[in-house]
Amino acid sequence: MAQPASTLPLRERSNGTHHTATPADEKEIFHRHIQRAGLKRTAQRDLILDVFLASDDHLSSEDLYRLVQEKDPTIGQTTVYRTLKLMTEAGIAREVRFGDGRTRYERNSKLPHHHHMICIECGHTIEFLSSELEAIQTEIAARYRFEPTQHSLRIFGLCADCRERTPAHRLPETMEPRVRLALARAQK
Amino acid sequence: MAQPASTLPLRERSNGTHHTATPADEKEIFHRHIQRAGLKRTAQRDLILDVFLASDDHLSSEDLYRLVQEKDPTIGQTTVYRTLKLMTEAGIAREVRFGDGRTRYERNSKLPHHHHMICIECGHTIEFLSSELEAIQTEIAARYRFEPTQHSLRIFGLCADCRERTPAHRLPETMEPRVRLALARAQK
DNA sequence: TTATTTGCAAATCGTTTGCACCTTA
DNA sequence: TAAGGTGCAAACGATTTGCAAATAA
Repeated sequence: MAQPASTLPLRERSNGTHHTATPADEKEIFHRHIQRAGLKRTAQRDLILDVFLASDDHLSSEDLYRLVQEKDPTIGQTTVYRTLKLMTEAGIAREVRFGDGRTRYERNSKLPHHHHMICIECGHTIEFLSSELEAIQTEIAARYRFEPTQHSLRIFGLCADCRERTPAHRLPETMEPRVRLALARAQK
Repeated sequence: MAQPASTLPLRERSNGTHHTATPADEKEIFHRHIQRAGLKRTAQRDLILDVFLASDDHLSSEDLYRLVQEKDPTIGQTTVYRTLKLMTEAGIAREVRFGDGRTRYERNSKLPHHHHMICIECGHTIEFLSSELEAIQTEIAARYRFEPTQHSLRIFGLCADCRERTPAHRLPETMEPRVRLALARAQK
């Protein structure tokens, strides 16, 4: 439905603050990581890294692959997958899942720790910060002697635009099986 | 910073029953849904439903399939998948994803709206409620004129038991690619 | 009767792996 | 040169779908 594979989700900022690290910083981190791990720097990795850092989206492996191919059509999907893993491992990328089946990646240095609102109609995502949320997490974890390593809050729903434009009966297929399937049946 | 005062009723899963609806209620909801949608009640669906309601876990389709097979080995995987969808659609089941690749289902009536802490070592999950969290969600959504339909907070980390028992260098493979991969490399 | 359901096998989809060949350190 | 990296194709694992036979309404 409203989920063209090649349409990259838009990104909105809730906060003036963006990247705390520049692409140059991140490149250095990546290369340091590669070296420390006894791996090798290659033209492919450099290119994939550059393209990744140049984007501000939540890129799926395929999104990135497409972008990379524009610059070098000989690079394979597999290498993109592997490099994405490597970047995650180096700490400059972070995996996010919006429930559309594919894993997406975003720059890890972007915001201290943000969360997402995901429009189930158009796929638009809004990022936001909440210090209260962080506090709640800390408190709850402490109560259970749980040692949190990461957390993720996702709010699904309709963005402002889709709210106006989408009649209540034309609901998405991405996120709300309950409503969606019931409606599909009802209409049939 | 100020301690969040009212992170109210926290409960750990497997601590007794806190279902607001009884299995009987849920069965009725399911059958009503089936009827309303012009579908048919079958022995398979009844059995799958029973087994699902009898469990208090986060069951994957395969988990449920296994349990169902004990009672009737002729039932196929596909039917379980389809029935799980149906139960979600009817509103008595809810999908949850803990990042292990498979979709899990839990009874929807269980708690008003709870969240999960997921141990990345042993997979143990702790459920909790937070009225503050609900408030934060409402407030943030309003700020963006976003209409939330559902939200999910997941806190990944080590549970109390695994914290004691797990040396820092034996990290899980489920959830923390960054740490895990780096370590795997370091050890090699 | 007749639409729906079932179970099987085959098909998908995103992602990973085996392998022979190429590259970096 | 040796340890790694690359791209392709095949393999994967969870989930879905096509289909002919079975069944509820």
